[in-house]
Amino acid sequence: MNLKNQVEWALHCCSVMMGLPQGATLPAKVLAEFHGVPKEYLSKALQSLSQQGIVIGTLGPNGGYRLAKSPDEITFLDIVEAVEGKRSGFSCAEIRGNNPCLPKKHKAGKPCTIARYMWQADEAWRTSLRGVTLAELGRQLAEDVPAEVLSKSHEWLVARG
Amino acid sequence: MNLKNQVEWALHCCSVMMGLPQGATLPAKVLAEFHGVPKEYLSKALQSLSQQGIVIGTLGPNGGYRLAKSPDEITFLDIVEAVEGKRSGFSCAEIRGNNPCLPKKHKAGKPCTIARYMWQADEAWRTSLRGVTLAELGRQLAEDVPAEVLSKSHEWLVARG
DNA sequence: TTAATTACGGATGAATAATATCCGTAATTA
DNA sequence: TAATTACGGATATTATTCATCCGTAATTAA
Ligand code: SF4
Ligand code: SF4
Repeated sequence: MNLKNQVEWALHCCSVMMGLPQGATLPAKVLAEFHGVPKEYLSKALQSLSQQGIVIGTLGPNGGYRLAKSPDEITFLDIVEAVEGKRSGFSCAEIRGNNPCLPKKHKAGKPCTIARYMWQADEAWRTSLRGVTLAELGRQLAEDVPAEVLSKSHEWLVARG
Repeated sequence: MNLKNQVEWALHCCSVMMGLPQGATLPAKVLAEFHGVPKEYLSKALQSLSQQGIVIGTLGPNGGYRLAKSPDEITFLDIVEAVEGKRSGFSCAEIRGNNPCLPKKHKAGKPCTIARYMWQADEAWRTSLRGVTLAELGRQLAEDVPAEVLSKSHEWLVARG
């Protein structure tokens, strides 16, 4: 029961794209080098973000990625679901159907009680993630990370984008 | 990002053990047959429940499993964590440490901002599961499942325990 | 006492999913 | 025209889940 490591990568990438000047982009190559992760594999995550309309990828020299929306319109849930998918972590194999005492007609009942509670917890997880925007992450990072590290990182990235 | 299928099995097993007469037990073999799942593998889940003090396994003929506590003292979270473990679904590889602009001293900072939000969502999931007891599941099942199916299943199980 | 039954736990194999790389295509820019 | 970049398909590698097998110890009934 582990989220893919691409989730962490995608969140970090969105985080740094947030600090970009209007219209500027960051190529996958630079994002990969900055985070110390394999470029080809990170690209898959970035393409997922692109398909979901969270980032925009532009081709050619000086191309790369930038956020598609304002940071306060992008939630953690958007990013997580883009790379991890929208299926619940609990998948029901309908083993109640194997009950030897079950009459045939019972087949078309509503979803099982157990599954409903599990999906309810899943929804609580999603609700929590939906409550955190990139903008809020930015404010919190400004508190948590030394200003010098932030500005140096910003320079480093802009110089290569 | 999927829970193991043993989670579903364990929840179902606890559910049927709840209806047992005082002191009676159900062997893994019977639980496996009732749910249509492999006995050897289901045993692993039952042993996990046993280790966590949720059920009690007794040896010998007429042995088997029974709940170790009252149904209103057992939550979904207890059962899920017993078979799935207590680690968060989000595991942080500390990729921020690869930032080329990072001074050495920064190493021993507090957990990253991103990870904190992810763990917060994980905690929301656990809180939701912690709020559902076996007793409540039993009441809900009584509403959802036809009385005839419940009583037939009960007979079937007791006859073999 | 003996034989059957049961939980328990270690070892091992099979199937599936996550991780990672490779490469060809199309778009864009200098 | 040549270099750069996103994009997507194919493939290989590794980790995890799923499942089985088997020996041990405890308990019970005959
Ligand atoms: S009873 Fe619920 S959890 Fe179990 S198999 Fe059916 S739907 Fe799934
Ligand atoms: S910043 Fe957070 S999510 Fe990113 S590597 Fe560090 S701890 Fe993990």
